[in-house]
Amino acid sequence: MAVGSLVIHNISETPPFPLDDEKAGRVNEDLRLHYRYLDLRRPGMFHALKLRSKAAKATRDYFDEEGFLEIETPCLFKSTPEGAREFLVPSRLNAGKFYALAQSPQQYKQMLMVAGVERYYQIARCFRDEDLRADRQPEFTQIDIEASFIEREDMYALVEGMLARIWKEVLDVEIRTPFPRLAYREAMDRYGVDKPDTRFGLELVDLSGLFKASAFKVFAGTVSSGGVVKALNAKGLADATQGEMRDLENAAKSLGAKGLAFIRVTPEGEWKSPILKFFSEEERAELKRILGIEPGDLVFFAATEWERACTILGRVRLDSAKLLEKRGRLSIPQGQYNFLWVIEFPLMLFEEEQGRFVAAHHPFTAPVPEDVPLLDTDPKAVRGQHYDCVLNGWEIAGGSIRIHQPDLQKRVFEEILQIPADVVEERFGYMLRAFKYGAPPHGGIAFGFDRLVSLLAGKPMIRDVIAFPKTQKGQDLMSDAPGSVTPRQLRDVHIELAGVEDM
RNA sequence: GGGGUAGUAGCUCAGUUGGUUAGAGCGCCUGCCUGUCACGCAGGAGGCCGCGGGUUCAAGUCCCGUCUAUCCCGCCA
Repeated sequence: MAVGSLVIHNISETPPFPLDDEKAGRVNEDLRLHYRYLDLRRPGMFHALKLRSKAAKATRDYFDEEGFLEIETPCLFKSTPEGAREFLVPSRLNAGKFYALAQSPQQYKQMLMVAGVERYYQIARCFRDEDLRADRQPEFTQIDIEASFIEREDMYALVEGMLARIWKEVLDVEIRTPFPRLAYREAMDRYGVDKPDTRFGLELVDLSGLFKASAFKVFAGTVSSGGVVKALNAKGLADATQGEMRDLENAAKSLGAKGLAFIRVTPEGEWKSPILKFFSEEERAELKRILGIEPGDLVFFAATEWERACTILGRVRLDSAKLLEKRGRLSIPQGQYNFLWVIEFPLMLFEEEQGRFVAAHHPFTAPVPEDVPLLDTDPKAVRGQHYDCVLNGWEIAGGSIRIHQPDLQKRVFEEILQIPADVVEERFGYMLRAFKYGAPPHGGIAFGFDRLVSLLAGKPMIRDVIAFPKTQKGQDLMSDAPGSVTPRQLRDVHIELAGVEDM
């Protein structure tokens, strides 16, 4: 090779941190976010952007071939009474009025169904003004899907096809369809969460029957007052350190446990436990049989209301798995993708604080037809036509068949959810009207695209698959957003700041 | 709103029971060498120890407050 001429287009200053993947991966993230344009030069970050682009293209190709239309819906929407806290946008042209940034295109896409679109999808930006987490951003992206004349089975097949297509094109991995299905009740019973990671066992076991009449009052009393006794055998974790046990107990307590009872089985097979003295010989034998207890095991108990007991042990199960992985006694292979559907969710949950029912998914979810009569008599027992798609312990999508009958929707708003009629009219009047014009039965689902890509990329944080993510306080460190505005701008939008310093 | 972790050189970190001029690796600068490629050699610059108080003869180190980032709980129909 011979150089004919050399042009220096620009001279670079020394970058503030190394740009090779190995070193930069350990650099403070706030520094990387300040210089995001440099961070994105790293091969690993560029790879993630490319992967994201490929996933989006595979999605579009798939839905295009399936006859779906990609339709954009407004980001500037109106505030809705239930659901996530919204970002408010003051209206200059309408003094004192506000838009809300759409939490999702939910209501628009249902209107598209009424409009006869029949097959809609969109890779949509959504906004929620809630506190952030490693897997949450204030603005995030959904693959949003809705179709008319569709039932749950159609939706499962459609979505499985989409995921198979994405996995094939992005990773060249064949995933097995159809996905297994798990009822919400069973997911909670066996795994203690509604988004189980089924790549490993350590399943929860119900011992309520065994301890119903036990001499151990704590367990027997819980069962007789309607609670449950559940246990989890963390196989091979008997050598958990004091610190690890304390962490597990604290995790359990944070979920409402009073403590975390356990039995530690020494390598010699001796059972050690503060509660062992309360168990009869028969109970010990049954425990050993049911839980398959062997030397080296560590068994945890939770005795309280069903849901809480499940949740507590569900958390202990995940934490135990991590500890076992650390010891090399449990291995979760990279590249294993356990997709599954969680179905048969309750339609309503009773919200103690508000003293009323709230929608488990959202108020547009249709009840299972045969459960409709229960709406009046026993709302808690009504199952919704709701489905979640779960991958390796992550809820990657959720959706439902919707209510399309105006009278039923009105009933759910006013009678079940106890939203005042005038509020219903103000917020949802247009929907109820729309449904009166021959709304087709319809349903849909929405995927968290950022999470999906992070799982494809094998990255633990969605910030790593978003070009310009925000910090936990919702700031963009590169551009320094949000920032202050001039008094003139505030006047334009009819806003006065109260009690805010440093303007 | 609550709890945990972290903050020392451009970056990653060390810094003992509080004790003299705060160190290392990488990077940077200068020179030398060079078919090099995690080059090598010699030399050098670079520090409000996050910020503000306090204790003390003496604080990077102890105490209080605060800021920032992050993880979690609440929250996320």
